[in-house]
Amino acid sequence: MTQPDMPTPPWERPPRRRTPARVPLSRERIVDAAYTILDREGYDGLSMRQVAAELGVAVSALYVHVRDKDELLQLMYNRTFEGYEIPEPDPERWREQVMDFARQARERLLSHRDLAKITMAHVPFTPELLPYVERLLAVLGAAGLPRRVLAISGDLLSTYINGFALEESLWQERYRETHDSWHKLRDEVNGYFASLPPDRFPNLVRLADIMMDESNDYRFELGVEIILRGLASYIGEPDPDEEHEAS
Amino acid sequence: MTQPDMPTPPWERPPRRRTPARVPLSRERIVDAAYTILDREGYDGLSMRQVAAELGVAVSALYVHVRDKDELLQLMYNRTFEGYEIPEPDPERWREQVMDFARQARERLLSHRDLAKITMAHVPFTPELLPYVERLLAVLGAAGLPRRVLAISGDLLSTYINGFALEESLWQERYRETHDSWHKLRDEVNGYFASLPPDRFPNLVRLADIMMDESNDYRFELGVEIILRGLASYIGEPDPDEEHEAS
DNA sequence: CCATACTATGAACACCGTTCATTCTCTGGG
DNA sequence: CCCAGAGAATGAACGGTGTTCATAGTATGG
Repeated sequence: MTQPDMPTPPWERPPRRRTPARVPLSRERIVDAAYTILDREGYDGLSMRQVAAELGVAVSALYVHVRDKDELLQLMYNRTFEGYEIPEPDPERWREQVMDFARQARERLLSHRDLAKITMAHVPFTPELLPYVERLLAVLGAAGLPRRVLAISGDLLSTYINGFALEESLWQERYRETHDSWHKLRDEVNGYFASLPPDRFPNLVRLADIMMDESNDYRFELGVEIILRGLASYIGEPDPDEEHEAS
Repeated sequence: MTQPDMPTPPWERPPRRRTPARVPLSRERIVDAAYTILDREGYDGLSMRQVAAELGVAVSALYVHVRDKDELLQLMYNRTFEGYEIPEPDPERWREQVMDFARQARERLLSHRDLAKITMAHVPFTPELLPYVERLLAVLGAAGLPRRVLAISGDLLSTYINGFALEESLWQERYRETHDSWHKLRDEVNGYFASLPPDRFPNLVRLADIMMDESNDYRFELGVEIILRGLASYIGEPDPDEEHEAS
């Protein structure tokens, strides 16, 4: 396309190379490849060698751009919430806003195989993640939660969301190995609960039909709802920390 | 002591060996050794070779008693709650009973380094664990929770407890590597929050002093309390599943 | 055009989980 | 008492892992 001996006009940056040749390695491309491997091979199959192979590159080349495998996982983690916008806090609608956040978070955690395993292994206090924590706290703060409740609510919610998604991915892993459908596994598990001796496990038998849902959506949202009700019960109360401050 | 050529009296079982010699390998001893390694080296240092070395035994000997490393981890997981007695359900005191359960569970999860990493990676539906799930459901059921709330409350609680303990162990890992005391790390982290630009992170700055507690006990229990309040709000309500059943 | 800085290479190291043919040890039966 | 056989333990091996490092290649600024 571009004739080689034409002078480059000053208003457009010169092409990096005459021929595009090889795209240079970069953190971005490494993380991309890592996600490809993660989706194809799962967490246990995610190795530096596989990532390098995916890029058609020597393993050691990765270490020019990335200190560690740990740093690579960190970068993958940071990308999890990239581009997600938590809305402006609206005290009237804080419950829906939080529920919406929870839904989107779960959706993202399930958007890549075993991603929940990665996020679970990292503390969410990296600079890239802090804005989301801040926004979530803003929504909750607008609801009028006391300081100490607010300070732990982020942890509480993210712990639940992560844990739920992780458990889901554990089940997915299990039926990836042995079964062919979520349906079948679900029925087997519920059937197992139903078959327990009713004298020793009355409650599990009684709940056997709803321990695992058709999809997990309802169970997930009910869990969030329970947390929301608990949080809401603190609105207007003073900080529950008097004897704690006093000590 | 025992004279070699004396006939063994029929009422006592013959000694296994003339000399005690080597204690034979067993699942129990392997799990013991695994816990020793876990405490000393952490999760990443827990390898079959290390466990074998701890027992003074060849690696391959382990595979006579244990199918997999995965099975070994499963056995370690099963031992987590061994011997813990959840009390008889008392509808008057269900909150205290659940709080007590949560406290004990966290205590056990923190009793071995990185143990939370192991429990997080397993679905809690092994035969050894089911009795504890059943007992917890019994306590919650006695409180009068609707069926669907009950069915998810176990998950909700255990997810929170596990997640909290895991996060604690991540921090412990971090200050094991770089710092010498929890005190110092805590101050640094809180100081970091306080130093954020207040216009972009008003909430984090505002909460900087209480984001991490002196010990985590108070934060943990407040989290459980929030969940308890949420659960309690459903007592007496009908099952929140009408439109769900209808669909 | 060359020197320099940066990138990529491949070989190597020290681990890891797992398997397998072999050896050892112990026990029960003749 | 001895011997056969079953079970347990061995050591070597295989293919994989994360990471390092001296070397080779390449692109860019002086």
